[in-house]
Amino acid sequence: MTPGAQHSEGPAAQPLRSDAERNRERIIAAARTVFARDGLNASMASVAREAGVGIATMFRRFPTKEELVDAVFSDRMSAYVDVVTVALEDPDPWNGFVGYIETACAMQAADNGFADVLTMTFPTAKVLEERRNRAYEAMLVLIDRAKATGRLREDFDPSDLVLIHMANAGVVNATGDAAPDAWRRVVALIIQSLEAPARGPLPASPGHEPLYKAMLRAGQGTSAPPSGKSS
Amino acid sequence: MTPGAQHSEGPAAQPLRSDAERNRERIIAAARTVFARDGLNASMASVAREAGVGIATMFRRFPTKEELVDAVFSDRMSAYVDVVTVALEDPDPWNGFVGYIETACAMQAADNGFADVLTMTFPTAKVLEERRNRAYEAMLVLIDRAKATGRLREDFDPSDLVLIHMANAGVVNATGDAAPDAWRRVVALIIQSLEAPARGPLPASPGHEPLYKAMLRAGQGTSAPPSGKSS
DNA sequence: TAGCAATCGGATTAACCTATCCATTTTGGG
DNA sequence: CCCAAAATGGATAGGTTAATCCGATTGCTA
Repeated sequence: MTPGAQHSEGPAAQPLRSDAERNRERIIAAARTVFARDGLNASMASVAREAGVGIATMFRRFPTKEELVDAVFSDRMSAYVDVVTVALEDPDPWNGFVGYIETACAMQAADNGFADVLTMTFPTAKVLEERRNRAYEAMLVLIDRAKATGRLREDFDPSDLVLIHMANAGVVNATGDAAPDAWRRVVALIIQSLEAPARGPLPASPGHEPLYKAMLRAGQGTSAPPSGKSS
Repeated sequence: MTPGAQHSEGPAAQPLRSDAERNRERIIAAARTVFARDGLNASMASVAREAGVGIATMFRRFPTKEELVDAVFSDRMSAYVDVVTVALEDPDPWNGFVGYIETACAMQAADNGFADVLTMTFPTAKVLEERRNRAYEAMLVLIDRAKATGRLREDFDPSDLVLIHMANAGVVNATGDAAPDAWRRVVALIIQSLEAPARGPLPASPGHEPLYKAMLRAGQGTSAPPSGKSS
């Protein structure tokens, strides 16, 4: 980071004072660690503690959890985009497709926070969502190419990737350290059934909008504790 | 329920007074509703509120959340045992096996609490765990029969069923009301790859003990809020 | 180097959770 | 029908969380 760098905000919203910038970096680094270990449910306070800054500093720099999530995971999402890009360069589209799923799921297994990010959406996290969309566009191509070779079943739907990430998150969250590689077996099972020819029909895909709603709902809960649960 | 029935406690631990017994039933009914909607993370207080009883009544009758979980889900687990039993009676073992998975996953989708129960274990919930074990024994037979016909892949492991439930729980939790049938598609994918001949090898199964540890860990968290997370 | 604005961080508020205490009410046997 | 034992439920303790306030400190500029 060059001094005075503007960490991608719009029109130079005033450079931070040196100590503020230093703390900002510390917070992001701490959040990276804490989110990776505890998932997005980790408290803001625990991040502040890990960073060695006061709670107020935490909230002054990142008024909402979503802003922190954006700052922490936008570059991880960048890596995610790279994974798709690399997959697109594979001369064998099916290989690329399979490799992408395995790598992406491995990223989930390695970072509980990122596992959550892939199954939630945060409308106000601009950078993060912009990169997610970029990845999505690339994935559409990846899927088409894999279908064109005839190795990927025809009824595969882009939103199935989200479902796969949700399933994987379920395994990763439930097993944790106790069985750190269990997810590989489930993902392998799923991949094998993605290969053409299909062994049978599938129930209809839920479609984009319902899944988006689901991801939105999940994301909402990240910042706001129980609200209308009992009413 | 016959009057004076001893709800399966060991040596008749003294019959409850009529009002106490009435409240006990109310609490269980309320918990059934609340857990189904909110999962096992629902608070004891919210159950008490739903039941229309005081918090103290709640805790006097069920001193720990595990005891409440035991009371609420032992009959649902009974239904689960029945599902396996019915599956065993199917003349076509593969049909029975597939039907069992679909039905069991449907039970998860219909009850967020039960979805949690199938991926966690609660050592002190005696009745519940006893029935879980009974179901497990029956499942071993179900699996062997399905393998014997050659329709179920040879490398399928009993603990894979737990993994499937974890994956399904991930989908169910993430989608919720927004896409209530999304799980069907994922489960269908998994089932299709379980059919022999296998399309490829699978990573080694995590094995029973690690998975049990994972389920234990998950179950612990149900009653006790964050403890040593940040220290 | 002086001083003001920016920044800091602990105390605080307000909500929620599990769990316990105890004054009051209810039940049911004699 | 009476009263002791059983059961009740609100108040409360002690824990967590998100979020805000404000006196003390620090950086930077002139």
